[in-house]
Amino acid sequence: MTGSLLDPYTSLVERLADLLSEVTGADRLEVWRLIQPPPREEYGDLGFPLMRYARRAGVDPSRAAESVSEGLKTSGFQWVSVELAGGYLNVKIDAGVLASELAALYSKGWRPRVPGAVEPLRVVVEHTSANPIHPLHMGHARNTALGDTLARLLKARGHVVNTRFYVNDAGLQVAYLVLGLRLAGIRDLRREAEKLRLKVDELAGWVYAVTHTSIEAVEESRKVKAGEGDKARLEELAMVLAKLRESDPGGFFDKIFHGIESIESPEAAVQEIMRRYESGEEPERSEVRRAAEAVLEGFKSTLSRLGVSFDDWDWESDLLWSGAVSRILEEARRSRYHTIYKGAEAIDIPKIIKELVEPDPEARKAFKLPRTLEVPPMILVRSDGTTLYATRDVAYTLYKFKAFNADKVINVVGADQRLEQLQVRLTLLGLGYRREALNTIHYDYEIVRLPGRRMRSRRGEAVWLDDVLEEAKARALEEVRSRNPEAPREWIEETAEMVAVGAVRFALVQTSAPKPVTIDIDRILDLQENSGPYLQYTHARAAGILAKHGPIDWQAVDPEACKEGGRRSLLIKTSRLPLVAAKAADDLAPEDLATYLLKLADQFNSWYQRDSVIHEPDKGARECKALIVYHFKENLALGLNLLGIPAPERM
RNA sequence: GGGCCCGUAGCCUAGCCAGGAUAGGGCGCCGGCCUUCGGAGCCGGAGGUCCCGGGUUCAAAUCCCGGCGGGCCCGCCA
Repeated sequence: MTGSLLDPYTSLVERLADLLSEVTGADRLEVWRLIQPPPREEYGDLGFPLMRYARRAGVDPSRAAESVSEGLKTSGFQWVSVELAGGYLNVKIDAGVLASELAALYSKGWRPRVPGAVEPLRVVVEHTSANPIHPLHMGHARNTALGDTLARLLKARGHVVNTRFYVNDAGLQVAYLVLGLRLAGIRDLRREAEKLRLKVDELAGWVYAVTHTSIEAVEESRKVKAGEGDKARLEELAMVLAKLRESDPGGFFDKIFHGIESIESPEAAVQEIMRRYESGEEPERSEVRRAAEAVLEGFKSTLSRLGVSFDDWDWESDLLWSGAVSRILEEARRSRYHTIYKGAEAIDIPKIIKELVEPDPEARKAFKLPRTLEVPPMILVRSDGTTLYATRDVAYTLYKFKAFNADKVINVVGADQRLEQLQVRLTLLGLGYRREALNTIHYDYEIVRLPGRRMRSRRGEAVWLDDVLEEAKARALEEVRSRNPEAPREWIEETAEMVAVGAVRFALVQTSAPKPVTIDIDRILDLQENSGPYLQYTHARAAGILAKHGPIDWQAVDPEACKEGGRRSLLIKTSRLPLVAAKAADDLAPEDLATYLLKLADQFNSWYQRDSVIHEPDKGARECKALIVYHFKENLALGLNLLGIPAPERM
């Protein structure tokens, strides 16, 4: 079963963690995380701050080092040496042995893999969850790229992962779309889009923007006539409408706009659609569903380009119709934290904090509450009795735990929804769902901005993901074609698509999640260093070298030749990938993997330039170099796959 | 007003959680490398008050306190 074997480097680190944990009595995971390459290569290949831990455990550091050294020897790691220096336990690897062992593995068709977590969990990752009213924009794309990469990392780490998309069909937004479709006379969104040769979500987005903006404009203009409106705002809206009218795909604009003008209270009409939908009345029930489903079709086609799919699609309305939301409401009413706030039914969050979080160290840690933050009560229902988003989210979070029998639920949601997410988790705690509350993670990331302004998709002001992908593909196409003039059309097309996906996905995960990101299309589409295509190119280059070299004679790899500085360094650096990925999974930090891959590719590129593989006259050395290239390519491919980036053999 | 996040060369970014040696990359700029495995590359150069001020420490980009700047949140919106 070579498929489940770890590479020797990763096994070494795992064994080292066992031994260090035994010797110091420290937590194995904590120890494992701290085993890292020292700042300088001459110190060794791996280091651990043993002094700190030995002292804490009351053990003599040099004795501890000795016992670790013996432990390694007896478990088959005779090829490493251990020394204590500057408070650190440093480990030096015999690169020759590492190379031989890798050659033996690869000769049997083995492939690198991420070491499994000690405790595999069942994890739900909910991400993207865009309103089904317009195409996915670059804001959603960051969510998608982060969420999908997290799911891939967690899976690779041995967790059982379930990805879910939450369809927000019980909000006013879809009602706007439905009203617009009615006025435009569009019965079947999908067929209409087909007829107009538009993507279905694109057509929906236009209708939605026109409807929403028209309503705003009509309401504002009525106010102005009554002498209390904002004229500047009205003018701005008129300009937006003029632009939308220009992009009218099929003579719908006037129908929608005048239709809205003729309605006494358009906002009330929208609310009425929603009210009827929530209570499951026809025709709204099928109208809303059909519209939302059509838009989701559009999402799916965009997402599949990015290699993203979902295990489950959850409809907010199903939570209402199944009674899950009313059950939560009942529980809330029976709870001792039920209260009245501003005249509405609410959950007394401050009381939950005081009674359930502050005395509970585990909860305090999980919630990381600021010292003086006063989280307001969470209102459960409107005075008209309908539920609010947050209430439904409480029901949904519980549903996710139940539906997948999950140990952990990760919600990839923008940082702007921090307070709401906190309220939801605290409400769960208050209702007695402590395990769920403590194991719900709000994976927050800073939202994407356009240069100088926020995206306002309700006005049609957003950068659509489809457009960015198309533009990326167009640029890649030009590049690929000029490099491969003789290649078949189809191949060029496929390759350009891979490059486009690589460019977009990499750009969206390389910056750490809490940093705000401003969309700069030119930067995303930059195919040079520090980019997805750079990694892909490096992969293709390694593949090219191997193709030219031909099959590797694994037995002929000369271990001594692998000890030469540049080769040794690359061999060992490459071997880190599985551990870097494992750590990125544990830390929920895809950007760490992205950063590592860039550095690794840099090192490969500068090495291969100096140390020719194919022109190496010595057979043993040549096969050693081929092994290094192969090792590099396999690991890079694994890393790219975890980021959802295709790894082309040629480009 | 309160809270959270961010602040590292002209621009973008790593390092910060677990303090330690010349703060790594990239874009752009300047100069080299196509008879040598793929130039989406390689080699070299210029460019830095790590936002500011205190504090802790033998040692601070990193930890603590106080500011400043930007963003977000504090809805019977989602």
